[in-house]
Amino acid sequence: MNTEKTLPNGIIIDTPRTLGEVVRNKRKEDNLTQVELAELTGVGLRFLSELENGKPTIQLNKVLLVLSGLGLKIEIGQ
Amino acid sequence: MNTEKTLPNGIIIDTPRTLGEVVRNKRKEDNLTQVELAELTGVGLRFLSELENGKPTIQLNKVLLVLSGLGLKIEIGQ
DNA sequence: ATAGTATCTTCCCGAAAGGGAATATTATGA
DNA sequence: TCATAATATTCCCTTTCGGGAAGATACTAT
Repeated sequence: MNTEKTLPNGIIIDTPRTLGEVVRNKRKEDNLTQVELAELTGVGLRFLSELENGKPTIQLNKVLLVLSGLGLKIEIGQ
Repeated sequence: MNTEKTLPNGIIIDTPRTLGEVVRNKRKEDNLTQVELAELTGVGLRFLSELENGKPTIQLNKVLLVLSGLGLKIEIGQ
C-alpha cells in the first residue's frame, strides 16, 4: 500500500489496488462488513469485493458511491 | 468542522461530471485535442469524449490512464 | 453571413468486461 | 472440530470499449 501523504489525511491513488486498500482499511475502521457497506452504498457485494481487491476495470460511479458512503473525499490536483 | 471546499491545489470530485470538467479544462490548458490526448494515454476517442461529458459508468483504470497522462494526481482523504 | 476548417459527438460492430444473485471458499470462535 | 460469519468466485445476461466513419458544432477569416 502507498502510505505517502502529501496533505494531512490524503493518500495518493496511483493504482486500483491502492484504492482498494484505502476502502478496505476505512471500512474496517468503521467496523462494517462488506455486506453492510454494500447495502449502505447501493452497490453489490461482488462489486465491493472486487473493488477492495484492486480490480482495474470497475465503474467510476460505483466507486464514488462507496467513497461517499465511507465519508471519504476524492480530490484531483497537480 | 471544515468549511473548505477544496484542499490546497485540489478540486473535490463529487460526480462524474465534475471529473469530466477537470479533465477537459486541463486538456485545454495543455493545448491538446481529444485525439492527441487519446493517443497519448492509450484510450479511445469515444471514451475520452464520454469521460469529459460526465458519463458515470466509465472504467476506473482508463480514468487513471487519462489523469496520469495529464500529470494530475488523485488523492483520497476525509 | 457564408464558406471552409477544425474539433467533438454519435453510430455500428465484435470482443471484452461489468453487475447481481447464488454458490463456494476462507476465516473466526466456542 | 464444527458452526457461523465474512469474503471470494461462478453463472448468465447486459453494457462498455475501441476503431472507423458519419454527423454535428465551433471557430476563423473574408
